Amino acid sequence: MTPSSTPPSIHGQSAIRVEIVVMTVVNSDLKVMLEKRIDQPFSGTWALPGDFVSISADKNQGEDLFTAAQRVLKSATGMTGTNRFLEQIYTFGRAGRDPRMRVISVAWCALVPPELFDMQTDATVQWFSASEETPWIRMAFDHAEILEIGIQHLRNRVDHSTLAFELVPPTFTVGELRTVYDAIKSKRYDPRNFRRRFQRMLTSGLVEEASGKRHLGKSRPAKVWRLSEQFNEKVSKGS
Amino acid sequence: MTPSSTPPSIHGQSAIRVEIVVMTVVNSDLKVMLEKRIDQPFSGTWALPGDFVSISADKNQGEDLFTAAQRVLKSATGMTGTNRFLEQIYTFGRAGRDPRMRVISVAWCALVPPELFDMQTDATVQWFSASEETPWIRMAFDHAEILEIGIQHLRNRVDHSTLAFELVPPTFTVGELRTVYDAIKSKRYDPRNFRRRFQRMLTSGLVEEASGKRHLGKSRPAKVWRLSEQFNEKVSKGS
DNA sequence: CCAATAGTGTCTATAAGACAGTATTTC
DNA sequence: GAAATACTGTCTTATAGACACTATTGG
Repeated sequence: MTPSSTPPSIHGQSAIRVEIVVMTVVNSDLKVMLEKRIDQPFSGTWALPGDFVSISADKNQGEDLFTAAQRVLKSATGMTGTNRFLEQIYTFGRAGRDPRMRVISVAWCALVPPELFDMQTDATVQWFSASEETPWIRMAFDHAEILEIGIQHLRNRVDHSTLAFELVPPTFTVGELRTVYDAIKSKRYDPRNFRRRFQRMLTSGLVEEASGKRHLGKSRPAKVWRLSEQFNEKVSKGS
Repeated sequence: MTPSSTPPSIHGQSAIRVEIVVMTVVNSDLKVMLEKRIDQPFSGTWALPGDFVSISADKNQGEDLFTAAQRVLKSATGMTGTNRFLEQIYTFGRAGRDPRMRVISVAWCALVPPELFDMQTDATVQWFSASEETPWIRMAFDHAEILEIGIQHLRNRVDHSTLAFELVPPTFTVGELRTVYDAIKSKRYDPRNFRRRFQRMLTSGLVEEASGKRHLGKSRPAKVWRLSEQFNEKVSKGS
């Protein structure tokens, strides 16, 4: 091997995209945001939010991948401020995956608060239930595969990170937190066993008691908690 | 968002590379293969094996990322046949990471049998101990970061895959397998506790007894085992 | 006999799953 | 009182770590 010694120009260049699997949890249902394509190819099918990465020939070379992912996420959700959970998951670069030209897509996984679910729904932007509807949607390019890996990434990470707290209000009850776990893992955690798990979050200092109580339905009011200040920081990493 | 509707040409294009973190275990020591750069930039420093991905403007669009990774791996190791462990780990695309031009590097993690360690060592190709020497090597570009993430990937995966069996002979003793785990995790597993873990591999059908015994040093001969046929297949996935 | 590894077994701690029962609210 | 959720607790199982002991080889 001759590392990096060959002039790159003879190898050709490729367009670079970022595609974001934007997810949230509403009513214990994991939702994913998709956009309807209007142009060819795959006109009329659903696609992940995404865009080409700006690349320039001058000295600054264009925008970072992470910056591009943030930009697309803000544009798709209308959110201001930086998102706390935006992680790179995989890069898709098979030849022919875009019929027009060679395209490399760096896929990302993002979580947004459930409030967005109510706001953002029209003819071109729609939220789909990840567990049930997703397999039946006709999707553009290889986005069905990307979506699958994005959901898988979320399921693998939820047990070893604080990402679940991105999907509950700043103060929350044990039941609300469990509901988020239920939705992501697509199973019903036993409320009694989950509470034991929550107890360990408490003794380890991950969560702390908040003031007041909350009662949602027709049942006993529950204590409210919050993520401890020291953990209440951003978790993402760029590239 | 306008999904994929904008003509890509105005966004510019980038060179695409694959970089491989090639690792093996020799004498309970995790080793990584590096190549010495001769050309500028970073002349004289060490770099991961890698190359530009061939991209063409015609209909076939060039080679797949996975194919490129396989090609680089074969070229760097001189191995024939397809490698069983070659997994994509992360994509590095920060602007300015290559001073010459914009380059996106898709990083991969590969395991090769220990025999290669003896063969491949000269002025330009060298194996370094991952646990001790690595922090002290002057590396090209952001390859130190890529290497770090590659080692981390291996450590995370070894407990939930059959990857350790890539680094022992076709038939092996419990001690030989434990030695591989020791090297990858950079800790000493208790031989008695590890044997219990091995027992579970046995009862679950992951490994099975082979004929004969083996004794390496000056001690009691040990039973030999093999990975069960049903698991003895390739594990990698392309993109 | 000594050194070294193979192989068997015990005790403890942690975490997850199944499940019993009481407490407090709305209707 | 009925329904629903909050909260406390028990029993069992799986896994990992610390550690004691015997077995078989080479020197």
